[in-house]
Amino acid sequence: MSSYYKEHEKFYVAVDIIIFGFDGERLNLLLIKRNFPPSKGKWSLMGGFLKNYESLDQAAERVLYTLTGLNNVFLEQLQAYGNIYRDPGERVISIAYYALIKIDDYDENLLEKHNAHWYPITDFPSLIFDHNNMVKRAIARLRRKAKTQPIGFEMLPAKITIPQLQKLYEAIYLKKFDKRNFRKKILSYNVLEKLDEKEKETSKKGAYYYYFNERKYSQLLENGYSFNVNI
Amino acid sequence: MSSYYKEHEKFYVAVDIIIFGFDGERLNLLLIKRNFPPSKGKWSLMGGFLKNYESLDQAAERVLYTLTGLNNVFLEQLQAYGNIYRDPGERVISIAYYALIKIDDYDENLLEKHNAHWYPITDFPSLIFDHNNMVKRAIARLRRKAKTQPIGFEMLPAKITIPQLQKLYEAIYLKKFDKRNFRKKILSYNVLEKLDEKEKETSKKGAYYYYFNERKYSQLLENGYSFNVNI
DNA sequence: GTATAAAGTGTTAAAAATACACTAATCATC
DNA sequence: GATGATTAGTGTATTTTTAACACTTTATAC
Repeated sequence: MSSYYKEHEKFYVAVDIIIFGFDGERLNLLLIKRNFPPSKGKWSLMGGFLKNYESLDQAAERVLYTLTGLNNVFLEQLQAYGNIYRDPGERVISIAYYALIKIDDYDENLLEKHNAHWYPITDFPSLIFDHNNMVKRAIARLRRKAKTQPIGFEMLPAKITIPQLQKLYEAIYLKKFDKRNFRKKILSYNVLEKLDEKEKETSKKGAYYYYFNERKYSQLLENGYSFNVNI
Repeated sequence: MSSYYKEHEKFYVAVDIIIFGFDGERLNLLLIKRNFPPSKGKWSLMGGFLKNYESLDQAAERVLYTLTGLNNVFLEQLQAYGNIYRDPGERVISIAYYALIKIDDYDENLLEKHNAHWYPITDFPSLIFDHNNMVKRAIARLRRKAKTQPIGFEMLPAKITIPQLQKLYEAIYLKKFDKRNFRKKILSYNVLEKLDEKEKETSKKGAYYYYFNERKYSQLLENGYSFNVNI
């Protein structure tokens, strides 16, 4: 088209994705053991190069889809990483994204194909390049956001019990909360509707299921909320 | 060096900077009227292309220095913008940064050379490309950050009065605060040390100067704080 | 000496966060 | 069918934080 910029340099641009999932007990990261160079055999985030025909957000969606088979999940840009030697192979500007997924939704075959594994955020292998930094920042962002927006729900099915939800928040903040205060606070947002059904796998007594009301949740998201249970 | 990535496409990468300054009354943006194509004659953020020999952060510092002659100021990455047609000339990935500067510090000649002007955040000309979005996000970020970190101080000299500080916060949030509650809250952080000197230009009585204690400020930054005066 | 203009000061009420301990339901077992 | 074990579920009192609110002080200009 035009050539205003032709004296300037061009760069490889990639996206890397920090994928979070909750298994009922711990918050986990989806990592891949690279079976391709450079740094073959080492652990890293899932990533991919930006293509001409897609936006950054689309590239992130594509990369996430390639690994998990998932679409329409929570995916948000973290920030750009652009140190000169961050990739020892060649200079690459990487835009980091983080995703929140329901851990049972992914496509098993795709994960195997990419050599991907879940690791708890408290204990995962050291990653290539600046990926450790990316993860650190993503966790900080998730913790910050979970205080003001109910994004924790993105990692859970629509039907949940309150003890499950509390475990998720405890896994995010690596901290125990008082269950009376937690329940009080969560219910005060009026996004959960109690069902007659009980979940009976994790306890004999069984915990009531609550249904997660999308519409009220969207309202909360727009207006912002303040989740502050002893955090 | 290597050639792992040679099948991938390369892109122009630029940085654009949202520059905030406080004039004692209003929060302002430093904008430039482009005297070069494309979109010559239109208003935009100050920007520049990334070069091979610099990181993204360094590019942002260089661009800020080119326009203002300033170094060592608060400069933080906002996010990357990568829609395909965001720049109608050619595809450019832009990394937006925002800077907080002391409005009297800049180099007058440089500003003139670049055709730059200060505009209040409440009333500035429409900008090219996606720069309006960038500004919107930068203001939101500034408001969020100013609640949990005392970054407002970055736009003020080391010696300030409390009414000045309050005006800054009112300019950021476009909202009046109760001066008793404001003073109480600010002083409770113990980052301000009262001096014997008074500022007497804006009032007959004069307001005591306070000295801004860098060391205690750094501690606050690390531990996080909560600024919540009626916001 | 009086009018003016901004600085400075304290208390009370309301809301939110925090701390804390017992009962209820069900299953497994003896 | 009584008992023990395990997790769910509930209410109140205390402390802390936020919010609302009005008068006095100081210096200058006239």
